[in-house]
Amino acid sequence: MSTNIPTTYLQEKRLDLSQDLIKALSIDNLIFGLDQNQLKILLVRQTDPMHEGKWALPGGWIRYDENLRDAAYRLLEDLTGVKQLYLEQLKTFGRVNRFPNDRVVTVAYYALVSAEDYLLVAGQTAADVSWFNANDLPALVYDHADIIAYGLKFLRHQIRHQPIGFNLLPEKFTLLQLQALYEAILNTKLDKPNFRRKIMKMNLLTSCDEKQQGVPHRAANLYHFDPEIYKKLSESGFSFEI
Amino acid sequence: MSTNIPTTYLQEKRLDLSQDLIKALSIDNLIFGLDQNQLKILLVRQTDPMHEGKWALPGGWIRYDENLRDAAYRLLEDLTGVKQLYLEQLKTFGRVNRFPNDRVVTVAYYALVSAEDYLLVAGQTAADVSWFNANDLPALVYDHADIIAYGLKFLRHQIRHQPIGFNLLPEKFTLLQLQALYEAILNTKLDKPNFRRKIMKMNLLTSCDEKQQGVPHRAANLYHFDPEIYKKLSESGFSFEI
DNA sequence: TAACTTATTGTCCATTTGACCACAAGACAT
DNA sequence: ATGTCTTGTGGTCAAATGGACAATAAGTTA
Repeated sequence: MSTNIPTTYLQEKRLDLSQDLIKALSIDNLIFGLDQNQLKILLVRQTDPMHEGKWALPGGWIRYDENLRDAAYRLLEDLTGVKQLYLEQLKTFGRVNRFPNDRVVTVAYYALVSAEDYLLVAGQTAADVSWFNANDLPALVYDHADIIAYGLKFLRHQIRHQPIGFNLLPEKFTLLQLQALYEAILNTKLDKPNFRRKIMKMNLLTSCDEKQQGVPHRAANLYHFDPEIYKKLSESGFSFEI
Repeated sequence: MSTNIPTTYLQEKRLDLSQDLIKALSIDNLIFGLDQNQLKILLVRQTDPMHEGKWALPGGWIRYDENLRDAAYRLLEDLTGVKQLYLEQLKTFGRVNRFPNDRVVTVAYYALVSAEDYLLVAGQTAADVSWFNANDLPALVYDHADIIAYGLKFLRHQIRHQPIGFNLLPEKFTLLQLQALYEAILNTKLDKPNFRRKIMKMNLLTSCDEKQQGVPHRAANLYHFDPEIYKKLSESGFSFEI
């Protein structure tokens, strides 16, 4: 077995090197965001001269005493400053030659974050980090383009079958924001009154009894998604569908 | 890093030890079968005295030059004789202490196989291998009970949203067989004429222009699932739902 | 031939969906 | 104030769908 693993894989320098790392196994985070109804992906720039100018999903090595999701949270925060989000496992990518000079399998995690979190990113960044439009991505290292392609396909499916779209919006949102989100991700046009009815009939949203602020037209009511209600409903056989 | 990995993890002895193995990473296969409308899971008996009497999902170590799915196929066939099925990745399990004495992350694959394949298993088995009723499982090693629990939850969801149930049936099947499958897995009772209509309207099945044989009543027409049709339909926005 | 089992078709009605209309509520310009 | 613009919100209506259930068809067995 060759052991010349590139020592600059992402921000490895930032890790505590006194700890053992599983060099056969890495984490990569695919973070989706929504900005102006455009689906974005969070990337960090590679510092490795071998990959000059290329970008990568924020990821790195897992520690021996660290659960996978914990590693994902740690790496994401270290690299981008993004925290307090819910990471879910996407898929594990292990094609034999996906990584140069050595066999590395990576576990990809994904999350959807709201526009409000954008601010956090710019502030605490440690590497060169940026949001990219999901259908206008820069050159990427390794098989990260494959991971993103898979993640996009997965997202478009999931968003129709699970109430995860809410995570891309602020805590309180209007029905039109929600509709625009679906239109953006599914690349369709939906009827406003019908969409409204469909969502409301699910009883997943509770009214904040508050209006939108600062809009140059009639202010819409704000709602928020209640995961507890969804939990109860899905236990009794309810199935989310858009 | 400790290196005293148990040398008897499943059928390691059967592997070609001249090849490097990634000892931090393993594969486990969760194979679902259907027998008399009962959902079954394929398990192998542990030979390791440490786990005497316990059963395990058929799995083992990945080779350095082997893609994940290829490893899954190889291990499954070596341990159980089962081959020619479609393995799909389920999830990766990596809890820190899931494996004794060392950190081992496992990539779980799953497949659904038809009753007809049962015969293959008994014949070519190399270890003690058997089908177990999904809700009456023996003691299992490591976190395999967790993997199965996750897989069952996943299966019950998937079967409603993807046309994968067909894989649990023989190539040619009747509509009542399909209905019984859904009733067994989802634990519900469905209306025969309505179920029939719903399935047929999807246009996923093509008639074999053949009748059931040897039944003590009117023979039903046989159908088979056409993955090509499904592929076309889903490209044009069709979404499978039961 | 009758009795029985499952297959298959048909019918009715409540609910849902999709297309579209109309009005309400506020912001803004005049 | 008045009108106009934009988005929010509530309706209508026909078509499609889904669930309950009756009825008939096609075989097997006694």
